[in-house]
Amino acid sequence: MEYKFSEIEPKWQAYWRENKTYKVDVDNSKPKFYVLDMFPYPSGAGLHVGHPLGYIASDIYSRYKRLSGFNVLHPMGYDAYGLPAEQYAIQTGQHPAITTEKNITRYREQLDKIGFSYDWDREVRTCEPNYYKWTQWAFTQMFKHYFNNKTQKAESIESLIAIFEKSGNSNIDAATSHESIFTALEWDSFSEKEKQEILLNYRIAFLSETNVNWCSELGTVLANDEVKDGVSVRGGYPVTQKKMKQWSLRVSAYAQRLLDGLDTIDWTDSLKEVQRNWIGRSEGASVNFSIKGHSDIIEVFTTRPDTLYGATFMVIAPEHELVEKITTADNKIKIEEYITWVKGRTERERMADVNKVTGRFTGAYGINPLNGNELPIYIADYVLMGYGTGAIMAVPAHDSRDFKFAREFKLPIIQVVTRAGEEITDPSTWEESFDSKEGKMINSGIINNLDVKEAITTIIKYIEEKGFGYGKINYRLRDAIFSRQRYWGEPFPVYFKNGLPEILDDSKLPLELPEVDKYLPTEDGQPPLGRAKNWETADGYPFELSTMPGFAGSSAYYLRYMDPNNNDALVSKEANNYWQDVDLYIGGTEHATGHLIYSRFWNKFLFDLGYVCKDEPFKKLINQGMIQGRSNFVYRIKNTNTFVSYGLRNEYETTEIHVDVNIVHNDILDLNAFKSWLPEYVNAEFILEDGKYKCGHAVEKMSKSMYNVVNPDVIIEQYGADTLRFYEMFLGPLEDSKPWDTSGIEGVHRFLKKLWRLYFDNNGELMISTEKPTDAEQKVIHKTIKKIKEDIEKFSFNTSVSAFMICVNELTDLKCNKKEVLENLTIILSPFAPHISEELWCALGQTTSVTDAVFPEYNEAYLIENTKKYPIQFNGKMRFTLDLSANATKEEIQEAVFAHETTQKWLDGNEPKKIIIVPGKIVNIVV
RNA sequence: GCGGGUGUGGCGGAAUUGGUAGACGCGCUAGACUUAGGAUCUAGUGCCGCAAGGCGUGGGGGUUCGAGUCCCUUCUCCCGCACCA
Repeated sequence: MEYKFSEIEPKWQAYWRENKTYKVDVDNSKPKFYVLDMFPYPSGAGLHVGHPLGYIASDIYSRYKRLSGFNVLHPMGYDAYGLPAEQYAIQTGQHPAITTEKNITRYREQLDKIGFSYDWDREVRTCEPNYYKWTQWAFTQMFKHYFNNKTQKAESIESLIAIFEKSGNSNIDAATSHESIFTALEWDSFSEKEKQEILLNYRIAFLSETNVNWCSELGTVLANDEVKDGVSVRGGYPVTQKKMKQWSLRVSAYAQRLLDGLDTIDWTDSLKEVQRNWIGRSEGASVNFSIKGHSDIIEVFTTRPDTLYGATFMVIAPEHELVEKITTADNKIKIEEYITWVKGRTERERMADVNKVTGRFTGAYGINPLNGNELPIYIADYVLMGYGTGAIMAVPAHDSRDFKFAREFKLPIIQVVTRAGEEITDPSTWEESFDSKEGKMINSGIINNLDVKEAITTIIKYIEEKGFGYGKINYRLRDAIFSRQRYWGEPFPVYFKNGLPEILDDSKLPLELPEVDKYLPTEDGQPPLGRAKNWETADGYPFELSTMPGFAGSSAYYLRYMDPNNNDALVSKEANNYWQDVDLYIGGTEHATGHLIYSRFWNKFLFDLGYVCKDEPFKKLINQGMIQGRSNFVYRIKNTNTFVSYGLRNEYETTEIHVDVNIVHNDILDLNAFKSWLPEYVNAEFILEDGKYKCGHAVEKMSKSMYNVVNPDVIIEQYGADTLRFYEMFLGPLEDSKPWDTSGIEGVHRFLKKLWRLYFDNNGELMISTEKPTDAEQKVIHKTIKKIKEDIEKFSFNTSVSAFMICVNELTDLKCNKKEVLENLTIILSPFAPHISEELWCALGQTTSVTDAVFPEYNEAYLIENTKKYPIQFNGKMRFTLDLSANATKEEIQEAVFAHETTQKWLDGNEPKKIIIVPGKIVNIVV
């Protein structure tokens, strides 16, 4: 029998399916291990070879852990809500549920062919009512809780009401958008509606009027992580700022815990750094500036309160609430013009113009609380409403943006920090401001001569004493806007009564997504759900028309996998206590600021409520690298249908054209396939070199338009899934980006065939010997067992593959067919190539699945080397090697080296200056 | 601008604590078998050189008996964040 992967693979896949080989349950007799892949959004294009890279890696690890005695939870599901299906629905009228279902079926077929060890009984789909019931449930819980800053955790709204009733809100330190202070008596006097409006500002899921990223092309608002470079991540459409009433999640309340949690988890430093930047903690002070002739004050956040004396003007964001109030009559028109201009610009335009200085004077003056100086107040769009308080004190001497602004508007510049040894010059002669993180204060009243660090603490203490400010920590992390004006998402379990939102009772969940006649907004601009009939409660109260965003369904899916069919809870206590958290999470780096922040937040919230036992959901996380495409090109001579081979292209004027990589082998074009590829090439002619058409190549993103997409199905058909799995791992380190080049796959395929021939002779007859293995054979296999174990544990799968190749090459050279050796080899190979391993395991006479075997221990005794091939260097250059006993002493080594004729040649009659002998390592002779 | 990463043959990539640079594979060259080869097997393959030998891990400098690995400096490309006060 030869290696017939096309028969072996479906056979074992059927076996696994029928025997539920990968089904797992809570089993307290075994330690648990949870390996999770970021579940895919099932797109219409299907999987390409880049997608399974992480899945294969996690599958190898899962199988390895299982062989090592763990009860491994390794589930898969689908992130099934999303814009592409809905956009397609708008174009075709086809219900997104239908296209989604179709795409899922296709994904499943492709995944099944690769031979993953998923427990498919645990599959989840975010768009299914029995799943999104728990997404809605979590939302209702967030509605029912507020965040207590003192205890740093979520607590019930009831407990908050109790405090309000007892002592008002002056003693409460909660994450809230409510500002005014009220007493218990006042609280009591508020109407029910007033009370509810106040409470809404405390809830973790809350409704509020905020500036949002509005994408008119998609007809919806977007969260910050869904906008990149001023355009929508999905589709690349322009985004503008707009004030809208929206549901938000108070993620910012968890900023500090999200930051602190990073120190407790095993993620890469770069990913942690991305999250730290996104959370954006900065320490500084909040300082109140009064406004000349007004009772209002402007609150400013600054990280450099030490430079207060250097403030020469103030800038507030054009959207700042005080703009209208403080603008003087003679400046009104100019200010309004400016605000209109700012509003009309897209985010992208604004970002492209960051170097242009624009702004307008309001006519008002702020008062520097330290020295009473009057500071003209400007509005400018370099100050963002979304950060801090939307107002700054400008210190042009030490901030480049303030400096530019000061120059543009001819405002004074006062230096307040000097660097060591610096000569003081007139700031009006400066070319630019300078950063002043270190230095001594000047022109700074009470903090003169202090170091910057000391000045900061001194001034904070001072302003706190004087009562015009306090030390403050600010975060860049914003609350997550949670409404989408779209159809294909989870409905909110919310209805409106007298204009106030009320939450559906748990017993009414899930609130199922209704049917609509079209997937477009209504004529009067309501979201698509505005088209649904009877979209109201039994009592006739209207339901919320927005749906939840993409990240809603993915925020707790890892918990649902633990107990996917539970109708009474997201996850049972028992299941959660057993599976606890994800031990290994593998997925793409693109989720660094979205999913991985939101799900951590979501998990911490559920942790506060006692529904889950772990504060952090993902213990270890690995980002697999991107598989890039390797494109091929042909060169058409201009205005002809003649194509010239790569090496000759410079002799003609040519156009470089992408050609389908699937009709190119080792950069040689299949001419007939090319002619039938596209109608326009039927009559193509070629200028060849060496009788062949050579193509050019380049590494690019894998995409349809570059014709470099490789489908795993095609690879599996030609080489089998085991070859695909091996080759994906062989390409390079898991975390690196690397190009896919199908050419190299022959190597690993040959390896599998060579492996097969260790078990079967040329006539396909099994030729296993039960004789005792020789020491040499044992050495080969035990060396490999050790290497594979070490490699898997450090996720170095590419080097495992070469170790297997070396092992098979060596066993082939030894003509080894000993059962004991081959059994061990089969087991350690099975995480990588499960199908062939099952087949060989069976051929070895085993009657159970290789997945139930035990990963072998290596025996040190076989690994001991008796001799060492010593490299002999002269002046640090290796000249020859010498086989010596591994336990030879320094003296013995030296004697042997100097007895060697080559040594005499390199000494060339000279006395060695120095002889370095490192036993077991190397000999170096300095001449 | 800030932060992170990367750089090794024609290509993907290997190299414990500093200790034989280029493992393994692709490709390429030659040969064997074959009606045939995008099959299989054998040998070779970093660069220059007939050879002896020399040169080689982005560039320059340093530490060391010895540097891909450590230190300084510089460049390239990639990624993330970005008027964040």
